[in-house]
Amino acid sequence: MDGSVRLTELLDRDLKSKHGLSVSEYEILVRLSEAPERRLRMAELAEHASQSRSRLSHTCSRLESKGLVFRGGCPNDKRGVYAHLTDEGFAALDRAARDHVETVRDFFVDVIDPSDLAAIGRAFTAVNKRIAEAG
Amino acid sequence: MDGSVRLTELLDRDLKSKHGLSVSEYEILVRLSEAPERRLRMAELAEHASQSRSRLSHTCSRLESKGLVFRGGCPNDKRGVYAHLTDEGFAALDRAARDHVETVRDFFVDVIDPSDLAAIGRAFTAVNKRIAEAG
DNA sequence: CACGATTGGTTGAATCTTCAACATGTGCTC
DNA sequence: GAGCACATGTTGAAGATTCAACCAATCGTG
Repeated sequence: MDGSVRLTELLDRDLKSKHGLSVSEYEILVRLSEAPERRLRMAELAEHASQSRSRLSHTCSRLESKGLVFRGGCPNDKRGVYAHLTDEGFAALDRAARDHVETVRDFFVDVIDPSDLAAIGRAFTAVNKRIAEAG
Repeated sequence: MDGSVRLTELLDRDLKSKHGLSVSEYEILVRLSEAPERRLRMAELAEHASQSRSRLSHTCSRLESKGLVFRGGCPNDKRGVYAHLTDEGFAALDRAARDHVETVRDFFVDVIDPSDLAAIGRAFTAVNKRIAEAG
């Protein structure tokens, strides 16, 4: 637990100092970039990025004011809102990701035995399943 | 990563709803309870709980106003401050810990194969070492 | 179709964290 | 022992997160 806390703090500082993005902002950009047409409904995005809707709403406002994301309505469901990744957002993500994956490799992947990495994957998949079961 | 984020959020909510303690507050109480005479210098406590000094200072103020902790000076080093666990703090920790370990067991330990648990231990020990090396 | 229940999303206030500046004390060196 | 670098802690303001309240649109049922 301690190791995982320190790791995420390190990744967060790294991303923030080099690219001015927090991990949760980065996460949002990643999910949007992977989505078809680079857009997602707010609720889906919240789910994928495991953030509360309120938090996502605030964070998107910040990203929007940085010009990395913009929000537009949804034709089908008039309540709905799509978050779109802008070209500038995609470029920013691209730059950040290069550094980020390298840091992850450096402090996580490369120091762990491959079979232990696989074990971590199995373990947290099980944890996720258990949490989903419980609601 | 996603699993670990969800797990810590679940543990946090659990602790907060049942005992009004955040994980970082809980962590502080645990470290103090384990220390000789149930007291630690602020800097050591910050180290053990992997929090910034500033954050620890604020959090301790909150804990102090709840009566779970109190701060007293240090005879040797007049700059120093000891954080002490009060009896009330110990009692609160005791109550919280019973629930907490059960939740950890329920959502973490019990859903993971023991050899995978061992792998997680090895892996994050290595991560910690790597982070310590880098400073 | 009308009503209540639910879902999608935003907002503002309270809380917590981070960041930079500060005050104080120690230790080292000359 | 004066001056300077460094360590310990605290503070206040700025930034982020949570929480509860809210509005608007959809759904389901009678």
